[in-house]
Amino acid sequence: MKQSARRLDEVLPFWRDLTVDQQGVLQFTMIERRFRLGTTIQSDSEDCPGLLVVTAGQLRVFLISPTGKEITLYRVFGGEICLFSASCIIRGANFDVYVQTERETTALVIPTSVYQELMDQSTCVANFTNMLMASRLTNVIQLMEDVLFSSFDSRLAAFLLEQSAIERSATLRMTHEQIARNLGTAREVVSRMLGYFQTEGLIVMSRGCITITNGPKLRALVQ
Amino acid sequence: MKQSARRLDEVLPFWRDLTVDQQGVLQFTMIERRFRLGTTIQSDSEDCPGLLVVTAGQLRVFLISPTGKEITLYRVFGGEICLFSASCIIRGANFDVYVQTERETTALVIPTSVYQELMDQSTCVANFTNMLMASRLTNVIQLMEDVLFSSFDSRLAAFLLEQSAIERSATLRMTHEQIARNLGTAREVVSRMLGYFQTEGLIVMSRGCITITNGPKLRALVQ
DNA sequence: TTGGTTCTGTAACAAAGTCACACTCAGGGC
DNA sequence: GCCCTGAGTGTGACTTTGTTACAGAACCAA
Repeated sequence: MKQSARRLDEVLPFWRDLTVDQQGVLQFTMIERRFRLGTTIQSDSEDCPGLLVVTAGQLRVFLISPTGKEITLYRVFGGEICLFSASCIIRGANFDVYVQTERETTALVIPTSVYQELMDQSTCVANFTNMLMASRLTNVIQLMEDVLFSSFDSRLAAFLLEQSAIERSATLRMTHEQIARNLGTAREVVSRMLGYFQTEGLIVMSRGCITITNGPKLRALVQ
Repeated sequence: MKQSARRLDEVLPFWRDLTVDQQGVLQFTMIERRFRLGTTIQSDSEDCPGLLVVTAGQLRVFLISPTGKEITLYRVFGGEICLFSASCIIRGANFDVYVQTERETTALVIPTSVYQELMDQSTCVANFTNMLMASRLTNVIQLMEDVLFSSFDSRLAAFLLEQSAIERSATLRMTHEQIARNLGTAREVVSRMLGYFQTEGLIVMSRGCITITNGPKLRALVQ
């Protein structure tokens, strides 16, 4: 499917620096795909589809333990690019990482071989990839600091506030189980802490839904 | 200080792909430095010296919490390259990461500006940096899995065995405090678990020193 | 209504981290 | 030798977080 050059220019910073030939190859090899909410786009077992240029929607990149415990490493929003969905793109790297849609998502898929060739030909593409990697590394290191150096109430408060910012709403439609999967802990632990938060008047809970009633006080818990 | 081209060829995979001019710039701008054991080469507060090409010795890259708790992210050995000592090299990334020598270390220091220029000029340099970043990212993600998904006895056993492999000796000259700093936990926790290990006959402790007496059984604890 | 599924609450326990303090060992100065 | 000091280790009480095992509540579909 041929993509409009203007659209690609908006989402790929290196677009203008490509030759006409390179632009052509990209336009004719990349495919637009839609993913429904909750789809697992890629796990380490499946083979990798390519680099994902997310045009709309939201992805969650996370780890799973052998026992099924999960933790979110970072998210990819519309306009951003998902490297991991193409971990194979970075030669020699293999992350056992899973990617799931958190909203209905559309993405342009660049085949692995095409992107690798571009990286070899263009310093702009290579350095763009570099910058992406650095930013993901920063994310993961930040997460490591949070997990190791922050108490759980602080992490949970931060998560609720972040989620509220993403949804642009004080009311979050999430189960305790889902929160636990994001934070790398157990559902019971989340329920317990949310119970404290509610008795403190920070939130109000109902089935499958949490409302932040005292944002500032919740914010005060962070870090 | 002018470095021998043969030596640089061994340690920098992209050396052969540079132009003569580029090689010349590198040779004349890079500096050899020696660091004594225990030196903190770079913290986020100081300004960054440049990219470190470690020719001999051993570095530890780690995080520190506000309360002084530490965890080792990964190590850099002789023949490897330390990106973080030049976190500034990757534009836009800032990791609050510390680097310390674990042995007497010698390294070639490439100034930030020189390396950035090379990345812009050469796809080989850019893609080499890419590969480095990917491998560090893999390290950190692996660490995240260990921290979140493994029990402490397993992590401690793995650490002792790894350390023993590095030192090529069943006897480790480390204090419990040092082990705790590597694993991101408290000294008491390490002492407690080492106590169990000793009563199980896996190790023998003496002041500042641990000897692995039953490697296979220790290995059985891992993961 | 009934039955099933999902979501939440709770209690008891285990594992790991924190805090406070005491003891031991090694080395230096006398 | 002695004493002093500081680093290294041991230990117990306690807190926080994770685990296990249920029970009850809310929702949905037949």
